[in-house]
Amino acid sequence: MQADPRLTPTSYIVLGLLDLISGEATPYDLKQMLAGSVGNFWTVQHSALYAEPERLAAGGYLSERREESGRRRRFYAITDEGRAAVDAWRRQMPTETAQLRDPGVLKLFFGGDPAALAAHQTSLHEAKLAGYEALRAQLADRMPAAQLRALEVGIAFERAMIAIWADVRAAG
Amino acid sequence: MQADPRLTPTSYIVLGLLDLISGEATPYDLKQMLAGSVGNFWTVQHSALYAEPERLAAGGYLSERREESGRRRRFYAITDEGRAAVDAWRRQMPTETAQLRDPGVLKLFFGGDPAALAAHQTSLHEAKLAGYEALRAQLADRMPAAQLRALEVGIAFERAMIAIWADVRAAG
DNA sequence: GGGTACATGTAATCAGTTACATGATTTA
DNA sequence: TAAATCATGTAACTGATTACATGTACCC
Repeated sequence: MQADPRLTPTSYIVLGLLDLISGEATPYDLKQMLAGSVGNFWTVQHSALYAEPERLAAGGYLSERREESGRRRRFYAITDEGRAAVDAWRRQMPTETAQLRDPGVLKLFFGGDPAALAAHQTSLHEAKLAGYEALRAQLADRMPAAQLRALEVGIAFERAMIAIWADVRAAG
Repeated sequence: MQADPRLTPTSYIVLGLLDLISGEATPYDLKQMLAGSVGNFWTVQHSALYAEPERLAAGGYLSERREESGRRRRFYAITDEGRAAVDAWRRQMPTETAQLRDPGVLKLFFGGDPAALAAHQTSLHEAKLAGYEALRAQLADRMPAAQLRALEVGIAFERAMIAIWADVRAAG
């Protein structure tokens, strides 16, 4: 209900996750949800999962409940206002596409050894791809359609990058 | 010569550009060089091009010369130490691959409308692709091999993203 | 000679990262 | 019960972004 703190991607990740479960979660729960889902293609530091919900609660997007005893853990849940915010965000088209902010490509641009970079980046992407595919094999059926779609995009992306680096190597 | 300020990708972009030209450049010159080259796939704010060289000069990676009269513009050039740093960086393999930090995919994950997102992202990527291809057509021959390689990667990346979004749309 | 676009810079803010710290739970 | 690992959190820093501000040159 305060003046709105600006909402960043991190904000929407927190809001989005809490919207999905429509229940309470601690920062640690959020961390768990992140791993193996959004976290695959959009890193969020665990400390951000403590700071961000606090900001969001201050803005009225989340409600906060704190344990009385013991650890005094914080539980967050999304409010109507929060849900409205995610909804609006979901509907609004992004103004930007993904930037290829690839450290490997940066080195390539500035004269790094193409063959070495290609070999190295390929193996990293292959590992990532394997992870995605394992994930899909394991819980494709239990996964909401939206998330599955995003996972497919992740898989396609890794495949594309592998192909791209193969070309770099081939072109010598 | 100081305790080293940590070198970030931005640092290496500045160092890399100054290494390429092996001469002096003002922050504004750097901005110009960036546009239409690295800037295409790795955004750097113009104000960073004022702050970063200063840091780098403090660390001994750049030399700084300031105009006596008029605007008192700052001219930077890379030092031997700077050249050594880029060199080492070039040689060292990145520990990370590109993350697909795509706002569109994020929305997809959290339930954004696939068809709408696909249509929208596609047109953005197509614009980017067209820009790259124009660039290549225009100065492929005058461009150092390393930069051309990076440009090719950029082109391939845009094509891949277009294909990926086409699949999203097709899968409905 | 007034406007507009290019050029140049600084200051404040802030999100994200790093580092530090400690509490609880399991396992050997 | 000691060690290790999982869980939970805070503090400090800092790179990057935003916003502001002004100077210079060209054009009408």
